[in-house]
Amino acid sequence: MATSFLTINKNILFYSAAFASLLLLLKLLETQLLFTTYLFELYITAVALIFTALGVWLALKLVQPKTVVVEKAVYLPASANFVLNEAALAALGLSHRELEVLQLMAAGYSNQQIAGRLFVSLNTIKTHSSKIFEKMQVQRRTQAVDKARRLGIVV
Amino acid sequence: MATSFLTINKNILFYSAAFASLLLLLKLLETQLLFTTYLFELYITAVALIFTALGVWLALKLVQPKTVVVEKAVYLPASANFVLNEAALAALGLSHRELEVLQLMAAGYSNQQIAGRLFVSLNTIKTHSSKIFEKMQVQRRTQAVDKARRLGIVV
DNA sequence: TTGGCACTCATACTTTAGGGTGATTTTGAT
DNA sequence: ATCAAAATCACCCTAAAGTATGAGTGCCAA
Repeated sequence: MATSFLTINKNILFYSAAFASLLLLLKLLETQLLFTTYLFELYITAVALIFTALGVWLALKLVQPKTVVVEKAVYLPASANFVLNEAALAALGLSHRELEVLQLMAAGYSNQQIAGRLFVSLNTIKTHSSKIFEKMQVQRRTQAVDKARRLGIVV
Repeated sequence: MATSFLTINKNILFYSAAFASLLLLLKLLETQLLFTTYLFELYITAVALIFTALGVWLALKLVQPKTVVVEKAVYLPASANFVLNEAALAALGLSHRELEVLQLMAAGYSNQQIAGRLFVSLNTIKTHSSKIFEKMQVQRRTQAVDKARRLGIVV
């Protein structure tokens, strides 16, 4: 709050200063006959430059900053009983369906069997598994299962 | 390559058109005595608007939206408090080499990678895995890994 | 010394998994 | 109402996994 207000004020001050400098420049130029013939062109150029800068400033200021997800360390409870690690699951961005497929993978089912269990086609399971591997940054289902177990998102 | 060049060309064309329109507007205004007194102000306003737009366009176009999302979950190391179930292992009748292969399978390695690690050929690993599946009475490596985990003969 | 077992490797073949692309439908949130 | 993500499915192709069979070597115990 306070910082943004200060920032805006600083910008206003900057722009005022720039404008004053421009006016001063114009006055100076008016006194010089040599430059009088090019006064109009100079003026336009200055205006163009200044408002280009204004546009840049506007765009950079108004475009909302991108959200940066902070790194987080998630540790499993050292106990034997399983609790789903919601944080890790959320971090991976797996959808509900993808989690289902992953769990069946971990149980040792083939894609064909998973398709049968979930009443969808083999191709659908292939699509799901591809997205799972992509999101988990692995190449094979065994890697995915191993990682999922260590993350605590699968039994 | 080709697309960016085309895009730039399109932008150049757009700006040329805008500029031509502006000149035309000026000519029109010059013919109107009524507007002549405000011609300079109008001109400046137009230039300001156009170059503000240019600034916005520049900023949005040139500033690449690099959103670096650092998402990292720390998971359990492979062996936390694991105790090998000797009895289950003996009951399965797995040989030492077969257990090695099974453990690497559980870690998510491909047959080719396992072969490289154990300095043997891919075919040898295939033979081993076939015998493993036979002894464990499973069909797939994922099933073998799952069963091995539940039996406590693998991390 | 010999038969069984573990380990190795090969060839040939079938099945499953995975990558890439594109499309449609459902659903959820604004 | 509309836009984005999720979920569904298809086709094509390559890679990996798995099956079957046979075979050579070395080791150990009967």
